[in-house]
Amino acid sequence: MRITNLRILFCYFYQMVSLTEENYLKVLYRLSQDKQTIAVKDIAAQLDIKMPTVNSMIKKLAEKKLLKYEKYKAIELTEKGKKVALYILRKHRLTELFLTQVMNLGWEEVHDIAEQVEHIQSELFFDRIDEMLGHPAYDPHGEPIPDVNGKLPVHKTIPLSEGVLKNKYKLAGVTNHEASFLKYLDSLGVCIGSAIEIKEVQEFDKSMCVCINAKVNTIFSLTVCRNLLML
Amino acid sequence: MRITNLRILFCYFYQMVSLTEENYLKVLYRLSQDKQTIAVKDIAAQLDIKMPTVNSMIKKLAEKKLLKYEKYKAIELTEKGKKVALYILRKHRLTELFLTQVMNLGWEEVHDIAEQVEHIQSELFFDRIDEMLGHPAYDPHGEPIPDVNGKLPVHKTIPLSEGVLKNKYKLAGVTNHEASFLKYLDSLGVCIGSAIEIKEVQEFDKSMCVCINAKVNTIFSLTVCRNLLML
DNA sequence: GTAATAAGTTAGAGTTATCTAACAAATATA
DNA sequence: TATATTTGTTAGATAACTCTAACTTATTAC
Repeated sequence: MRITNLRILFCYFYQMVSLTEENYLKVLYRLSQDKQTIAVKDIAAQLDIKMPTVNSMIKKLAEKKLLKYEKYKAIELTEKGKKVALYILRKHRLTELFLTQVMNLGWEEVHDIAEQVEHIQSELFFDRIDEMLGHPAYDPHGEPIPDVNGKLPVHKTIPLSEGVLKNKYKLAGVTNHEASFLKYLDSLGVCIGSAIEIKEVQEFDKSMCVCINAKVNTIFSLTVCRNLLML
Repeated sequence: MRITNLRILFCYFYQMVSLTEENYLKVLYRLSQDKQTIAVKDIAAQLDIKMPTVNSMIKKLAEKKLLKYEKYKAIELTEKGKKVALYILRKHRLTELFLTQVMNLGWEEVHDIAEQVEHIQSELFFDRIDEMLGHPAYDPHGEPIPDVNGKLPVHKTIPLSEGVLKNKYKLAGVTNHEASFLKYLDSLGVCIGSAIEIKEVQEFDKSMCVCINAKVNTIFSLTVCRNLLML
């Protein structure tokens, strides 16, 4: 049986995936996006558990056809595994946006709450959130929100660190979600949509002098520039 | 150490209470309100698990000083156990009200979602909900919401079944939260605050002819009357 | 007041998700 | 290429929460 619609997927399979398994799938999906191959070591690091624990869970998920696994070979999510992961991602990102837009929480405060809310099992609840937000395509960090069928909007951003001198960009996302980083951006008045112009680039450390919203001039370190996704 | 403030309670003890334990405490609290003594059998029935399972959990909760337990004797929540139960109850009822008031879901739809949301650990999240709702005292079913210190507003309601002929009452709560019952009330235009006048009481089955909001006349069975709490 | 029934308890086992210790394969390094 | 290091795997143990079967105490009915 080939599953093409996420809704159908849920009716048939969802109750079989435990909260723990959901967390594995989420990490698995993220790793598959970041690197080309998924390593047991990285899963263990992300979930803060030991490798043998991961190993046994991987076998269990393979039995459930959520991923492909062969001893010592790279791990790969199946279509089914990807869909479940994308559904959780959808719930996470919708929640983050809801918390900022409707509940007026700061973008540095929403992650931990969304990590919990994403496991709530209620289509009604998330459909309503989706509706209240007008079927949004991006979360408060600029991350794309999968639609009900698990489709992701593609956006072709570059990190600011790869931006060209004198060019003007618009902030479309951040790749670091730590509260300290987000508060730093807040303090500069930087948010999704902010205009950033590259005024100068220092040769020796690649730090940049930028102009924010055509008003404030400041210096961004290379680390900061790498974490800002621009359009 | 005597705990008087719920906030303090959480800082010190909350992480020690598992989701399963939270569910036991909730049921334990509800049973202590309904009946005078808490029976293992009733806990098992409410949680849909077997009695030996309850027995071992009871021992565990007793060790954590969340309840008092002696073999074959009645179970009793401690102050600490009550406070945790009331905090969960607070989160549940705030959630239900939020779902109806802010998210526009029906009062028959919110219970299952709230059962999940009540376990979310974030003071920020529930404080914000509380604030958005204007620190409400009652949930959409008319149940009182404990305040941040676990204090419950007292309201002296009577079931409609104990109402007096020709008297007019205001609906303050319902004791049955089943979707079918709530939908039935919806279909009659009955909600919290509705005026209900007792026009006639049938001697043989105690059914009542009532007038709703000074408009609609209908017949309420004894079962319905017992589930309507009036002021 | 005793027998029958209901409620509560104990013992032992299963599942899920975790761990440590020991070992095996793959990769990096010299 | 041979060795050292890193990564992955196996085996066996543990904790939380559940179960069934068997037994004990309490309650109800005659």
